[in-house]
Amino acid sequence: MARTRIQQKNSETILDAALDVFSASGFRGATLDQIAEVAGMSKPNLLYYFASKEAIHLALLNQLLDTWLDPLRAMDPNGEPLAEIMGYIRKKLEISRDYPRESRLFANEILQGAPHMRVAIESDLKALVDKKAIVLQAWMDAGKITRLPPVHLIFSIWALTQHYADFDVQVRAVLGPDHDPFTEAEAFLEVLFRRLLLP
Amino acid sequence: MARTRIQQKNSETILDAALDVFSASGFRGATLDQIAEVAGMSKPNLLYYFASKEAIHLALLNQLLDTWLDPLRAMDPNGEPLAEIMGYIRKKLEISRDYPRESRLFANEILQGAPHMRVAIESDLKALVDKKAIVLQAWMDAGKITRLPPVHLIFSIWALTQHYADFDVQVRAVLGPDHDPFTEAEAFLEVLFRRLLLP
DNA sequence: GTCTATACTCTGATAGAC
DNA sequence: GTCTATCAGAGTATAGAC
Repeated sequence: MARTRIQQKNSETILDAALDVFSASGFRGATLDQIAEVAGMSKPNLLYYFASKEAIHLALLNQLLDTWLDPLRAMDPNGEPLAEIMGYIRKKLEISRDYPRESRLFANEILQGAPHMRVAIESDLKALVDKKAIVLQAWMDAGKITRLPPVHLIFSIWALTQHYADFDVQVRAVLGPDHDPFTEAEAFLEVLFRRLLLP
Repeated sequence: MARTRIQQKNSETILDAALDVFSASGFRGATLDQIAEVAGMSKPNLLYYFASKEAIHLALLNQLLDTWLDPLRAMDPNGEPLAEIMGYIRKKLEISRDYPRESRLFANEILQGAPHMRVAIESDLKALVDKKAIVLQAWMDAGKITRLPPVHLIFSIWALTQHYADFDVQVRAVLGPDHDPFTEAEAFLEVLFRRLLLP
């Protein structure tokens, strides 16, 4: 799929429009009409590039997982423990800020029981977390950071960073108009995790 | 609506079934057929009790907000600061454990931009958070707990507790079969917030 | 109050001209 | 490759018998 320049470009236009609509309305809530309108194409033309609505959705989910795992992969076992973890948190929060649509697409998928990503989560994601949990455990054993259940520590990073993307509407409503959620979140999470992790 | 015993009971049966389906599939993903099947009623009979699919959804959302705000309301300005906050966290986690469907219904609504609850969030929820933020600020000024942005502290409690309900599938997949997420979460969050808040 | 039958709309997907 | 027209199925809601 997607050979020529034009095809490449059109595929990307469709996927970007689909990301808009799927992330805002979920799979069932999204319609091909909406996606076509956002993409500036006709509905049959969408289906010339992708076999079905589900095929568009799957294409988005597939390219999503790697984006999702990359920052955790980058956490270096040989780096300075606190700096590595704080770097991971900062990168994860940047993703929430710069790619909120991807975050919501992922949240929608998990909320509904991960019908399409279950396998990937049980294999790739679990394997990566297990591997990094061992790194965290080693840092704890060496007295570099506070002793905590490593996997739950990772969960807490996910929960706190993704919250600012997935619950953006609520965050902004509660903070009021004169606040920048992500700037404040960065400072807050810096303090929170530094205080939590420093022995 | 819902006068007699039978009517009362049927309304509740419908709402409980609808909560099952809406929380698992979102508003558009849910169908009256599914709700009717779970409720053990015919589709037209559903519509005898509620004017429309949206009316069922709205009824659920309306009774949801109070359940959602109650634990935060219960945080007592005159109580012992750390005990009050830890009590709030424990109660919020219990709700995630005992009412995961409600948590996911709420998450779905916010994810989609809170089309039905926006007003309530901007008024009731914001007012309550503002009020409790003042209480937290006073505790900080008195040196009882660590000085932190109070509203973000509340966000962090929401994020960490709701994560275990909303991302339950992912949590269980990563932890593996021999773990009880909520028991572990309770211990983890106890340590996390005690460490964070104790001066 | 509850059911069967059905009207009507929306939406995913296809046919076929250009 | 892209469009107009259209089909087929799903799904909300209503009519009307009982």
